[in-house]
Amino acid sequence: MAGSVNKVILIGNLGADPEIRRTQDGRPIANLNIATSETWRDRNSGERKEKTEWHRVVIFNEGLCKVAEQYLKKGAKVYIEGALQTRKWQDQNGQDKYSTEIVLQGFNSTLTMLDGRGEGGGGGGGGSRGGGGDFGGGDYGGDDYGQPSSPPSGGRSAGASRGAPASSGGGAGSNFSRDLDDDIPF
Amino acid sequence: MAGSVNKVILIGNLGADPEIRRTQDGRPIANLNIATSETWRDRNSGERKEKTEWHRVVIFNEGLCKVAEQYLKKGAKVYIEGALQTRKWQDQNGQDKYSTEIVLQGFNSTLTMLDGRGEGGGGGGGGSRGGGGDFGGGDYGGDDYGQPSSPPSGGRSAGASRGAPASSGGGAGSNFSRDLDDDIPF
Amino acid sequence: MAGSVNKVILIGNLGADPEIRRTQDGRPIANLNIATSETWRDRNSGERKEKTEWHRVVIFNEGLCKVAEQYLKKGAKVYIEGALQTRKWQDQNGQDKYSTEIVLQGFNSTLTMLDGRGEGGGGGGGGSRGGGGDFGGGDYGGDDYGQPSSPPSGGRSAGASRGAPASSGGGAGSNFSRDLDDDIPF
Amino acid sequence: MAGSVNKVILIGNLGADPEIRRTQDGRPIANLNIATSETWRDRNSGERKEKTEWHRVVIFNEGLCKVAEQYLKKGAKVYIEGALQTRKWQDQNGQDKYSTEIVLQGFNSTLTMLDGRGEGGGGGGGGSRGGGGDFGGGDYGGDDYGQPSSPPSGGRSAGASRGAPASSGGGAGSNFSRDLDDDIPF
DNA sequence: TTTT
DNA sequence: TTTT
Repeated sequence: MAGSVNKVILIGNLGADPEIRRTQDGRPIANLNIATSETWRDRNSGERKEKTEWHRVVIFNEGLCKVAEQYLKKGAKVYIEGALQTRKWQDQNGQDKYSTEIVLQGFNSTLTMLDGRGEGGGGGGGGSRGGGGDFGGGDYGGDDYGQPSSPPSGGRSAGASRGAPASSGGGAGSNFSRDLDDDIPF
Repeated sequence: MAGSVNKVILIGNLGADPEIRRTQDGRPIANLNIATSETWRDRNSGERKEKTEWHRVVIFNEGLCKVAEQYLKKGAKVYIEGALQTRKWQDQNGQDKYSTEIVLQGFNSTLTMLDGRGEGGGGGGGGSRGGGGDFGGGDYGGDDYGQPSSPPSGGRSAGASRGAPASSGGGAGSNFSRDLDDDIPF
Repeated sequence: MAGSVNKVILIGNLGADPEIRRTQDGRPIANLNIATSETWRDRNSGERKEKTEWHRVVIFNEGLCKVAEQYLKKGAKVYIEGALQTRKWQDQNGQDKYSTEIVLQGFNSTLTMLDGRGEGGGGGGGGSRGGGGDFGGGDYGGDDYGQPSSPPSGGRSAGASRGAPASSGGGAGSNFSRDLDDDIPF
Repeated sequence: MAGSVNKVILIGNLGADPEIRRTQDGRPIANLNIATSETWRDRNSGERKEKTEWHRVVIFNEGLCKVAEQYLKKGAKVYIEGALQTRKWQDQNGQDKYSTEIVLQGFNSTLTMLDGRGEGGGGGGGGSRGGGGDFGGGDYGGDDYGQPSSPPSGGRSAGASRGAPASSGGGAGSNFSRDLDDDIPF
């Protein structure tokens, strides 16, 4: 309804390399399995406990799919911003099943790498100290509000207001014209 | 793993009155069904489209359960902050099923009413113009920051200190000592 | 740097009507003053306390500026998602001043109206029960992914589930290959 | 007011070691300067641009202060969740000044380290690659609800899934008894 | 002042 | 300055 918000924010690690599929007309879809966990000390026993939660993430955004394909690997730590979606499907026995996924698509979707591993491909050594992937996107198409043309008003210093948060969603027009083929379970 | 975040933020409307159950030892659990929806104009047909997503919310936090029980009704608009959790269960045929829910429990859980309907019980008329429920919680234990006035100091008494960003989660010790009975599926 | 996030989420009320200005080349900029407040009970005195925080919001996104201009009024309750930005300026005495604002611009910016007042101008009557502004965007261009999920059970109450992540950011046509029709309000 | 939300989420790096002060009655207050930055390619020139934003973070939560003191160093990458607060003060010339800060205090405040440097104290070498600090807080006291979900498939990669919503705010009563001395500007 |  |  008017005025609704559906937002998921995760920071976690990939349990496996991303899986990339393509629709019949060539658009990529990436799937990630992301683990988050919490630890706490049991109030009674005093034991340290841990609980891991697994999240299935589906990326329809073309730019973010590329990021996933090129930079993310099993174990990578990522920041994800997407929306919840539950879809219904039938298993081989015709049983109804429901899967809830975090969908990255269109606006307010973000994927940011939080460790340096993906950057060099291999080691993440040396320079990647405390690093993090920078997938500036390019899919932003940001645009200058402010510069070259016209600073909005008085104060705001030059360069004070352009840009985009890393792999912010959106972008490649195609994301939005999904029209997914029937055979794609999503 | 260390450094993980699992957060869901929803603004939506209840599809039905809250369901309240109790554990064997008397702690309440509330279930909400919340609808979020998005509308957009189809790029090809130009038609206005809408898609509604339903979210199952489970509240273990005792204070928030009370809020749900007392103030929330079918149709109420709420702001929810919780965490994703998928649990496995068996249906009557012994088939494995999975349900993904938004859990409000402990810290970083919030439930805030965004319309005034709950306030007067019935109509939401009159004074509730643009209103919103204020469920100060009781569980916050917030307190003066700023003024040197009144130091709450000592320890935070169970449920005795209420506060702020509405029904913020956590607080009343009991929330955290879950030790849920075995027979509670969640 | 790579892997950074700068996000502000507010739900609050406008302290005054939006101020709309224009850059020299005609792009709009809207300023909002939004109040959030928290209430709590003092632990010692038992008094009810309240603290209000005022937030200056600057909207560069053209579509969201229109929303602000057309629908928002003093007192309106909104959901805002933007980024923090501190800018430096000089007052008339040449003194350096700093202002921190929540900037809505580009991706991951959202503005959603949470009450119905703006809709009809006056009463918020009729269908807007518990409503909220629907600035569905049109700039989303989202579109069918999978099939619509259906009400988990009881079914969706009237009015309980229409709307959208509303005026999700973006905007400046080009970013998203919006191709917005002129007659599309957002 | 009823139904308001004031939330800031940052992922960024510390520009300097944390500064820890104490109130007269011994409670700690930590200050962090956190940089977030965004990069983008200029639409006209095609140049790569970057803009860094600095955020002042104030931690009143006692547990999180300890985390800051013990684990955070200049350069550390952190996840922060807090609330905006603007305070007024006078400079030495009696000029009114305003500072907007992100306050971590009470509920819905979180501080999580996202790189491994703090863990070993020094180098962040060896196993902490891609790690993240685990400041489980102890103040969570959450606990077993249901059974742990298990890896959806391939299984969880080593190191990929340990951790916690970490130092979630709240908890230790003392956090809330601020009682700030007069001479503390905040 | 960080980080890339 | 809002809202309750």
